[in-house]
Amino acid sequence: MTDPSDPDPAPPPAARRNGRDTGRRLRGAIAHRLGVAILSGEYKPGERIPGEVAFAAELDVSRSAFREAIQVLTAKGLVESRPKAGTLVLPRDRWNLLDPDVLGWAFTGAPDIDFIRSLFELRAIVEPGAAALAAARRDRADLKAMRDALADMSRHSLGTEAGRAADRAFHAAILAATRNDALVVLSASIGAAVGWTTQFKQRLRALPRNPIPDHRRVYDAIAAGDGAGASEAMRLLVEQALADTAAAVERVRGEGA
Amino acid sequence: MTDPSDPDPAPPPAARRNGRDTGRRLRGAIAHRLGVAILSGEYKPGERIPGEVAFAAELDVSRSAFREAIQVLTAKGLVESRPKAGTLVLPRDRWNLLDPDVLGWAFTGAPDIDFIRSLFELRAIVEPGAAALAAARRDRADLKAMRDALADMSRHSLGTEAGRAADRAFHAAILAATRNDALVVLSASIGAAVGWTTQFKQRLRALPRNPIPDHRRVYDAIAAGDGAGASEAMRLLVEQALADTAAAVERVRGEGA
DNA sequence: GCACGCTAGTTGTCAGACTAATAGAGCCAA
DNA sequence: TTGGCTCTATTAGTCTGACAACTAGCGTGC
Repeated sequence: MTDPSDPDPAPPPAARRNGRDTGRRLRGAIAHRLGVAILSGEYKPGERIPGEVAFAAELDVSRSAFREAIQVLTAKGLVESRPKAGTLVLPRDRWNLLDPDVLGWAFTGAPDIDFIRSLFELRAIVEPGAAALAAARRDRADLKAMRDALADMSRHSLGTEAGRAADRAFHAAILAATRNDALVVLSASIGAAVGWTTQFKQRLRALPRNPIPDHRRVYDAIAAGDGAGASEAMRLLVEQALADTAAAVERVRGEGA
Repeated sequence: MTDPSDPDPAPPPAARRNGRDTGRRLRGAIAHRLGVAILSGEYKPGERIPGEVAFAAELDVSRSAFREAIQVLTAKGLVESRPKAGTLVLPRDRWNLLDPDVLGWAFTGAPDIDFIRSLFELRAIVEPGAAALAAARRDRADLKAMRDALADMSRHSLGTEAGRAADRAFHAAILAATRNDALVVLSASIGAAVGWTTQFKQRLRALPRNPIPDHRRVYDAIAAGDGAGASEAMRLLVEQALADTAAAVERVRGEGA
């Protein structure tokens, strides 16, 4: 059931050419590189990116590979190209910030604290609502999936990959119980992004809290069919996660600059 | 302030080649065509798409143009290609259903009633939360934008493009007042999709309700800084919109099959 | 029955030429 | 001066054909 293609933390594929290979295919590497550059503000909205021929030559790749990378960025709303005008970075509100890749790029560089806050606010809005829906629609199989995930969470700490996977599984089970595709997709994106921040917190050894009781309360309310209770319990859970992350970010600021 | 590039209802650009041009660039037309085919179930998850050379020849386009279209679909999570294996349609839960283009493709064919319900549920969760945030953070400029949009709405019916634009402007103003990028992007997507359904309702002359009072209540609560009230007023608004759309869809079913 | 290597088929990348769109300069007229 | 028009240089868009890289699936040998 584990999907080996997604969360690969770059095993040593031995960068194929001159060291410029961030993973996956060549065009993927280029897209990744440009995406990170844009997300980190190296290319600002309105600015022009060097012309195809020049840039492709500079990166030492063919024009077609470079163009395919640009298509990817275009598909995600980051840039737009027109003949004679070149390709320029679109204003931030045209970016598909909820695209999993874009989120990943956003968290590759130094994560913007305001953006993290935005994500948690969104999560604080969506997940309680989802929990309420789940309380109304869950069946026995859904509840079992949640229980299993919960059990895994108590076996492994959030410091381990297994623990984080269990956490994700718990939330995914709730989402699945809503019978709502849009919610599933959205929360999958947010969940992945939040996963980055969890890793982030973990890196700082700033996770003193035991997450089990909070999760347990959510489960109990859903199992009881108590929508309002599930919503409220989930609200508390997300709130505390935000507080923990904010604290971690604060510490980084203190250490860093 | 009007964006001429997005909502173009295909002015007669005189299909350039043999009639196979859904608009925009060549690769865009191909991507659109394939995207609609996938969203409508013509190609099902797990199925293989004909090989590049064969398909490109069949469409009478070069392989590069075809490949760039495939990159777009890949970027949106619809397909995945690997050497020797070909390119195959990914399972539905990997699709970026909230991508504006994907949403557009989904509504090009016969909209799936369950998916519409999902979107409205998501909207019913997100927009009240957004309204509450807006009530806490709005400044004078935000309130003015909402008032202006409201005034435009009462001048033009929702049957006119101007009226729909005003409606969108009202919701956009609320989103902007939340100071939350993720919310803005998400609701822009949903809003566009909901726009399709509004047009849909309109096509059926099924909009007897006067939307102004509902919107007015939302504005008043936000202006008063009443988060709970704004949330509740918005909840009612979305609920009624869903009811109207559901009725319209019902009527289609009755007439259609 | 299982592991390993081979091969053919498919995508990935490259190179160079030509086409099409258009931003912006420059010109002309009111 | 100002406004609009044309014209051109520049840039992305498309095409072609070749070769490289990857790998699914088959075959072979243990």
